[in-house]
Amino acid sequence: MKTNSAQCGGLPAPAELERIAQSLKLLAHPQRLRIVGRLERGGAAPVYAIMADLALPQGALSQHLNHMKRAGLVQAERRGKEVWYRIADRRAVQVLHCVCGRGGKK
Amino acid sequence: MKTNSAQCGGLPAPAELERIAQSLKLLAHPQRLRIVGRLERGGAAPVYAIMADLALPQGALSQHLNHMKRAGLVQAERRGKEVWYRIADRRAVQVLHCVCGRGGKK
DNA sequence: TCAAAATATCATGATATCATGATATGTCAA
DNA sequence: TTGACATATCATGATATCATGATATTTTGA
Repeated sequence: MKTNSAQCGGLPAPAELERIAQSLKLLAHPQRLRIVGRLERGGAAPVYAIMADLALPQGALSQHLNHMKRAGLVQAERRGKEVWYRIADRRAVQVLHCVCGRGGKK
Repeated sequence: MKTNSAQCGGLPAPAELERIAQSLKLLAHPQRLRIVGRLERGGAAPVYAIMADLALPQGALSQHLNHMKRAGLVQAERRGKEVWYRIADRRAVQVLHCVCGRGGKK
């Protein structure tokens, strides 16, 4: 039995809650939401494709992806000169959906 | 027909996306997540009750609530000396659930 | 080995967020 | 009208995030 249920009222323990908030913070950014949308809809993609689709500056995009990778939201795989990114944590997509309309039960 | 579908790939228009990201940013904070959890589980409550349950300093709690109110996540109603808060946007709860475990379809 | 393509990292200044303690406001009862 | 209770607001310094432009790294083909 988790003894922290009383203190946290059914929510995860403080340390975990901190991690969750951190991931959520990464999603709380317009461009990063668009990146998640792009990766969901088009599947995995190399950076230059995302860059073209979303019209983001290369350095900025790379940093966004890096942050999301560190948090485990996306996953990277090198293929030759390219690096392909994909969604690694479904919760990213779920949050996007329930916050952008479809996905809410009302 | 929304002509921004092409540019935004099914996501809301930039201005709206900005607002959504802003709301998400408010949820991306451990104490505010706990506040949402408290209001969900216990229903509406006066500030002093939330303060006691979550052991948050009065000023800080008041500011958290104020920010969330401005964003439309919660709603306030004065009853005598007290001000009762309640969830105003179900998406807050949905995000909490899908990010904290229960609520995701896997 | 060199050049170019694709991506990553760094440095920096601007802005936003945070926690804290102090003070102000509003409401009710005496 | 005064006092106390409940809540809100303010001021401030510390820290985090952001966008930008410059530079570095990795990989492949010539």
